[in-house]
Amino acid sequence: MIETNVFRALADPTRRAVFERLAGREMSVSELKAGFPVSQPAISQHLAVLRGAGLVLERREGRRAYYRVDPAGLVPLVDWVDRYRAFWPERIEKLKNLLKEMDQ
Amino acid sequence: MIETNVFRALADPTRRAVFERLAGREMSVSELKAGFPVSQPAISQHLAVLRGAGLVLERREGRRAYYRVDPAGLVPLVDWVDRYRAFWPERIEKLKNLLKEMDQ
DNA sequence: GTCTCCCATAAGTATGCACTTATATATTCG
DNA sequence: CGAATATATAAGTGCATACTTATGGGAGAC
Repeated sequence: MIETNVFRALADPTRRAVFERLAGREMSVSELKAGFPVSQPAISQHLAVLRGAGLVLERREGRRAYYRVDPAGLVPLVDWVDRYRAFWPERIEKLKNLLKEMDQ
Repeated sequence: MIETNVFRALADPTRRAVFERLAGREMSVSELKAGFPVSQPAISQHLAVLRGAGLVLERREGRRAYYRVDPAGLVPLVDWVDRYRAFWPERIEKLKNLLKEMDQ
């Protein structure tokens, strides 16, 4: 199951934090490493898992590897969540209002 | 982190399937058990994890235990996803159109 | 060339986890 | 009461996983 890979990849707190950090901007591995209290191999391993789940993309430049979020990677998760949004009309309302504000 | 419990709870395929089954309607443990090729204790353990993550609620009636989805439990996940929806305008468009149809 | 630098991979370890069987705890039924 | 039913918990097991240190390998810097 493809959803399983996405859920599993995001289930680990530090790995999810790596993803969230990359959501801000593209970063190299060493830049990422600076923000976390784990070793460089640990970061590389997390990136490999995120990449395997389709959540991030890699770009090599010289001896550096830059990683960025792949927007398409979250689509399975978004789709799954959307199937269950039907259970909370109040939250759909909230979202509707948000989108109305965006239209103006 | 509360999100971590939700992600972890939904990361396991059979546990996520249990949740999805409960999304249809409230069910007793033995009813749930019938749908899965695992033992009754396994089901009870999955339900305990889902309950710990705030995703399901329990109701005792006699010697039976009925479980149902707790809509509030998915809010952390929905909020997390919504933070990253900003990355895909095309998906937001899709959702916008869906909501417009619901308005009519 | 050699020396750093940046990153990935290998290998090992310890903990977590999803399952099993066995047993405990209630509750209903006869 | 005792027997059957419904569920939870205990205990054990095998495998996944999140980390570590050590090493490999390629691309600038000198």
